[in-house]
Amino acid sequence: MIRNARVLLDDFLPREVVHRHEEMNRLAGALEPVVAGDRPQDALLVGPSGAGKTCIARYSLDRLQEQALGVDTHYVDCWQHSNRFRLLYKILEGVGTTYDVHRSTPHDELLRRLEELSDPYVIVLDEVDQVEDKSLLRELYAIPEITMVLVANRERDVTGTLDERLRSRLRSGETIRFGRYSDEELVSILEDRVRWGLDPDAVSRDQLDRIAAAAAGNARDAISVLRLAARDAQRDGADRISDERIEAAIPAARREIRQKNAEKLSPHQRTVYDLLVEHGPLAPGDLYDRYRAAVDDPRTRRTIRSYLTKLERYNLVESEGEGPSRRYRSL
DNA sequence: ATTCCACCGGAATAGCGGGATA
DNA sequence: TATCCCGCTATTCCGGTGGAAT
Repeated sequence: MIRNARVLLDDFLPREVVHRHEEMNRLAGALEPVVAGDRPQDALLVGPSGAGKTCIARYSLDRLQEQALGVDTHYVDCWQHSNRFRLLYKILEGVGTTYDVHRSTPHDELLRRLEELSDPYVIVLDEVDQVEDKSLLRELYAIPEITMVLVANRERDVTGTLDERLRSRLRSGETIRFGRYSDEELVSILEDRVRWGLDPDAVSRDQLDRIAAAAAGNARDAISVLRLAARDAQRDGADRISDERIEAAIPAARREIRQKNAEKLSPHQRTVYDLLVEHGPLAPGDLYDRYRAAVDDPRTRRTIRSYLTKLERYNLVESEGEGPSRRYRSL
């Protein structure tokens, strides 16, 4: 039933981007000058998850790579490389100068290599709001050869933490805002994936409607649901996907992401998370008391606070309220 | 309006572990 | 093998903040 599983994966990049031509053209317009040897504009892509930001950014890099010789491009997911060293390392990977970099290489050396670039280098920094060391962004901006395409959910997550110089530099670039996909658009995206990856009658139009409605404009979620449903059907030897499988896949897709993140937690972090899952919204003090009662060698309050910001980063936990009225709850 | 308290998160610091080097 | 260096995690200290109490 599955003919090409690859097209249902998260990182699959279609040969053509649908429903995002306007955004596509603006980004291409910003980067295009580099083909003629001129200085391209930096860009900022903002919008909700699954709205096509990453897709457009990666697609544009590929196009650029085809059009221009002597232009390096690279995509970096800041989520997985949030500290200074890892991010620099990842960026250097794109120009192939990491052959002799190891942990004892001074950071300055990494930055110096970037400063010595002689060819234009266009980098996409996805989830850029996750970068811990914001001064690194400024240092990267200072390198003339580097053009940055920043990707984030909310504009203020990026601009709010930067200094004024960097902010004005960003404003002079291209800011492209993405909205959620409509249900119609999601369905047509799903139809493409079905055509490329599944047997033609494996899924009905009504079922795609259902998936689109559940995904609330998030293409990544919609595709995940389709992937899970198809995988289950395939495993059981069915030749088409039943409605039940779709319904089961909708919550399962969300659970899957959370589960993956939860597996990355240390035992102490896991305890904190489990306490929130079990006991609903908790005040920080209350949470800490319970935590201390639950483990043998408790970490300090400050450490638990760091855990909680990490849990929020992983979308496992949500906080509301400020100061003393703050409450944490599991998602 | 002012004070108070719990909480937030940055900065400096120490110990640990792993890879590189001599 | 011993040593060094660095990143990582946790700790300590502390200034800032916002809701609640006075």
